[in-house]
Amino acid sequence: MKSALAALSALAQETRLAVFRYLVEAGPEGMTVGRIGEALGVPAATLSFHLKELSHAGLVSSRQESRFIWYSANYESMNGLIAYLTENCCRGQPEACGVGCAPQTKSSTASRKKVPA
Amino acid sequence: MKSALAALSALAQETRLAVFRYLVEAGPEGMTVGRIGEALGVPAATLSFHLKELSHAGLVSSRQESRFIWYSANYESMNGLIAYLTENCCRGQPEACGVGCAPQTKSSTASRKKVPA
DNA sequence: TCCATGTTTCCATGATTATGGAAACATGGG
DNA sequence: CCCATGTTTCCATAATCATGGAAACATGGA
Repeated sequence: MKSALAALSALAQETRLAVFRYLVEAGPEGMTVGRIGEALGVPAATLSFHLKELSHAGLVSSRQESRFIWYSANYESMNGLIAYLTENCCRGQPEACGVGCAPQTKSSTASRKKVPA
Repeated sequence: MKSALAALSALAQETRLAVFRYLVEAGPEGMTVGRIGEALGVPAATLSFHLKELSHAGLVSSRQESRFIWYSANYESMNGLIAYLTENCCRGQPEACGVGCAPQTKSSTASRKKVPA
């Protein structure tokens, strides 16, 4: 999955992971760029760079409201990532994988390739 | 979480993600380095580099068996990552997050910080 | 329109990461 | 022992990524 890789790449960076966590906590309304930067101690230019990365990976969205831009976490996209990882974790040996309750994706049980001997 | 970041970084790379997926499919016994490289078309030196990354992140383990080295996926560590992401996804607004069945981690409900207004 | 405030783009710099051939190292069979 | 086979380390190179100041751009209030 292409988007899973993109999401992983986006989150695999300390500042971006912190920003995303902050936005998840901020709830669906999200938070303005200024506040995020203030809360996390990230300079504007740097934050803008990371927000663009997150946005490009589809993990956050933004909306303009008067002079401010609000960024918010994209829960569906995070769900997609979790679903992808769950499948990757459990494929073939569900018992070895403690998750035990993968989200009901249509492809959860389909496409079970066998490893060539 | 430090290890979550390490796991994300390790998986956020096309070749490594492919290797991990391959190892998950290979099952608990895992697969030898040679076969992995052969199956995925990755040169030995490159593969060794990536296996070291995955291993360092705790996502795979290795054991020597005669002249071969078998690498296998570390399911618990993947579970840890999924649990971490699930918490990050659902914290505050479980309803917005379709996962609906987070693994029963002790910290699932604890540590719910509030975002400063 | 002019100004204050919020955000992004530009850009130069430094740091990290990926790649793969060649050589070194390890293991076990003969 | 010596050799074949499997794996890793070494190393140089190239590419990508992170950082943050300064300047540009956007928006809305006076």
